[in-house]
Amino acid sequence: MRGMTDPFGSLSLELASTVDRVADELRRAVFDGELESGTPLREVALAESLGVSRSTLREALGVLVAEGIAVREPNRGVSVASPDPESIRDVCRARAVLELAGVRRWAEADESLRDELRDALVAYTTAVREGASYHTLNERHLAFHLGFVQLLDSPRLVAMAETLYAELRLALAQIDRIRRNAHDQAGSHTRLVMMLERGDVDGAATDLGAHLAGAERDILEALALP
Amino acid sequence: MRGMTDPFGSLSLELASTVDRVADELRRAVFDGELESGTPLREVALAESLGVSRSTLREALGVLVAEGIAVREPNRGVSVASPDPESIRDVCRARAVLELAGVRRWAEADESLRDELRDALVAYTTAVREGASYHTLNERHLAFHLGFVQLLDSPRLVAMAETLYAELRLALAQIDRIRRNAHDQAGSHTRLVMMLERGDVDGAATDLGAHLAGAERDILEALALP
DNA sequence: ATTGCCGGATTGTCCGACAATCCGACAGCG
DNA sequence: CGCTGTCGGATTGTCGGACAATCCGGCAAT
Repeated sequence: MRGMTDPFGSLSLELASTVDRVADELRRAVFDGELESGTPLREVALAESLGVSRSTLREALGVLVAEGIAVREPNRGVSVASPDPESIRDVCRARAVLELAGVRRWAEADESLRDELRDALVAYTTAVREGASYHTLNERHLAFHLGFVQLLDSPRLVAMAETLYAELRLALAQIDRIRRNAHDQAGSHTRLVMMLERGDVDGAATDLGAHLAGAERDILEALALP
Repeated sequence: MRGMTDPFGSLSLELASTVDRVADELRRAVFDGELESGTPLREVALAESLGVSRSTLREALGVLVAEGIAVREPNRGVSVASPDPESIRDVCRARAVLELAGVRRWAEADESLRDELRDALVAYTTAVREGASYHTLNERHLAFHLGFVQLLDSPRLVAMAETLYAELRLALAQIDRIRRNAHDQAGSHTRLVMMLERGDVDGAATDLGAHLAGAERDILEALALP
């Protein structure tokens, strides 16, 4: 056993629990806009609609609630969370803390983590250039921002950031009609990374802070329109 | 309806769902050391021991797992999480990010939040002076540290910090025999706040960083002994 | 030493049931 | 008209039982 490299290291298999698959499907439905925010998720209806028992559906709902995608009111069931301005502000404030902390760690971070961020950037910019779908644009954009948090090299902080992004996705799913100026964002993002490569961490931090504040403002505006 | 202050604003009632009570009881048992880390939490046994159905117990276990207090292995059940050095390091790194971000915001934070931090400090120091129980010392100490995160004025970041502290409590529950130099810590903490009052944010940040690094080292050492 | 098989224990999932609670409607009553 | 009490339907919270799938340890067979 000792000293020998595992010959099957590349093998793995993900067995998807039924609960997980149900949660995945619900997430997808929410982020794809099939379920408007505020829609009540009735247990019996959803259960037989998905072909699962009420017990397992309840468990899946618990997952969604824990992720902040849905809210549960005692004795009144769970419904798709409706992002109010207050929570949007909070999510943006929280993500700013995490991402800025990541930026400030650029120099000390592991090279592979920096590379991941660079890769995420090119994935995003190419998606922008090729005029990808709004959905993939959002995903690439969030993946890029997650790259900053990954610089902190802390699985828990990354997981926290992902739950924050889940709430952002929920909010964005409501305003997907508004195609924002993605090209401009791509430009500002490459500029940001270039500042980092040059060693200007403070400049990048203030730049990112401004970008995040702008994103928060955009979301709030778009959300207040209807 | 408009302009009138709610005459019943002070009223509220917390109806404790059975699941919540079960989760609370399990948390208490874990943090009080009644359940050693690694102990498997058998569903049928625990369910009838607590006088609840297996369904509700399962749901409560899901809560514990989501909080990181327990871990679930597919088809093998959930057991009390055993804090390995890697996760300890991660938790400490994550809390450092959050607490340091809070310290850096001392000047801009709301006065009431600063006051809460001051109150938490005196609560802790008096507990130290009066030789309170190890358990309450831990609680006051963590409450003080949480005060830094509260300076960020973000409910989500506070909630994240609390789950991090839950994992810390779990680790501390394993080494409660070792009574650490709480008096010294109280001194360093008051010194830290005094630096903040004086406006020396950078000094307080480096001080807190060192303190957190020391705490991480202490926990890792104490955990490696047995 | 490895493999194959078996039996008990435990989880994952399903089903049906029931009380508690909530909601809307509707009647009663000042 | 506004407020209060009541009723029925719908939904959740919790329960108990059931069963296949999976895991684990031991033991036999190769």
